[in-house]
Amino acid sequence: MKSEVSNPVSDTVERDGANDPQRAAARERFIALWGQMGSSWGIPRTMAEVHALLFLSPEALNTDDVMERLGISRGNASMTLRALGEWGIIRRVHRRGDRKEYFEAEHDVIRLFRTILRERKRREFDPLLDELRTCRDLTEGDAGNAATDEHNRRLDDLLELLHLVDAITNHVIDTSDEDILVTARMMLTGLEEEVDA
Amino acid sequence: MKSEVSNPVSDTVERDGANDPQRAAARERFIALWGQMGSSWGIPRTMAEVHALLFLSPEALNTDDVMERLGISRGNASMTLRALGEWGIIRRVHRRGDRKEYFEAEHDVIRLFRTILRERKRREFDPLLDELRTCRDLTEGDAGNAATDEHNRRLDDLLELLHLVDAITNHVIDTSDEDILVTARMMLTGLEEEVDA
DNA sequence: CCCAATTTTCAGAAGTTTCTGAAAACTGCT
DNA sequence: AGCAGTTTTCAGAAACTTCTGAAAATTGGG
Repeated sequence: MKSEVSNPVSDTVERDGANDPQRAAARERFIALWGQMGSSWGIPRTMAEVHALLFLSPEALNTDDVMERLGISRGNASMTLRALGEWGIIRRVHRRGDRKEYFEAEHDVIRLFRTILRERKRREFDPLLDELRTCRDLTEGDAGNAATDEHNRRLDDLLELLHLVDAITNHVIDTSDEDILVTARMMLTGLEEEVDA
Repeated sequence: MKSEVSNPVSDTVERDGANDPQRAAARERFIALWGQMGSSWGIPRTMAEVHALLFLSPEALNTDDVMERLGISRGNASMTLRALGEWGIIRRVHRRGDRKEYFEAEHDVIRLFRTILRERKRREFDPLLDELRTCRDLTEGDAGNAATDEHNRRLDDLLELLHLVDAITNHVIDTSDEDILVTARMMLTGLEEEVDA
């Protein structure tokens, strides 16, 4: 009954019992959108697509589900699911009486946002800041030469800004889920008088 | 006197009269660092490297300078310089009595930051938000089905968060250079009592 | 401890992005 | 208008990233 090469949309409609073709179409569109966005921000398209699929899925999915729905290989699905797990934005869940592993996404978008922020900061921003400090210190002892002073001033300006970004990011990461939205809205309404919706 | 295939560091030392080898080494390191960072955020390595070179250069450079210092082709240099210009983070400058075009980077890091934020938002975030709204509206009429309601709730949560991010980003983009640092520091000090440096 | 189900790994294939270099276009001087 | 200097363009090459698929490892039940 199941065709070898299946149309992802209608196949998907069967799968989770979606008798709503609008929703199936919307899901496919969201997956494509999320994948596109990922790749413009340096995240593999497939990884973002798998995340989108799990984000919208009403139930946890296993590796075969993911392969079938997105038309990707087992190897790719395995590696991508592992990577998403390491990012902390999907969880493995076990179903009793089933040896397969199932996966479900973090559905709280605030947590999702903060987790992504924390991980990218840890992996990319923090090492950059460290190396930049090291780089700045290479010319610490050479003050006096006009060109070197200028060079140092530019790196110092950059470092100062990045330290501020670092502090703000830490603040966002460390603030409780409840407080973070309040802080954000306060920042906007307390200083200007429009929030825009 | 100028070798065909030159060591970037020593060559560079001659070029802008840097009699400071520490500075030349620091510059090479910064260029590599900035290039690496760019590529992990979806910006071509070379584009970030050209930007780093101009950011630290005490004088405006022409296309040949850039080619020579980074060891890239004329075509690549031309396209990359144009792209940086379109981003608004480097300027063309003309020198009288010289037909070549010279380029200099924005050296004010706050402006640099805001320009990058504005451009990335305009090119990547705003279209995403638009399409996401469209995507959400596909299932507007289908309320009632439990699975569809859940699907809609998830997309609404996501949209709500992204609208907030949108508002904050607009705020940062539109606030004057002088006020933005004040706002940022206030956000940190007004709410917690540590800024960390 | 064995077996079948499931997951992981990784070398090579496929796909995508970025770069080159030479030809075409442009620019402003005479 | 003609010309030398300079910049732009873009097809194909090179480099890099991601994906596949089959073999190896792992896992839990009996």
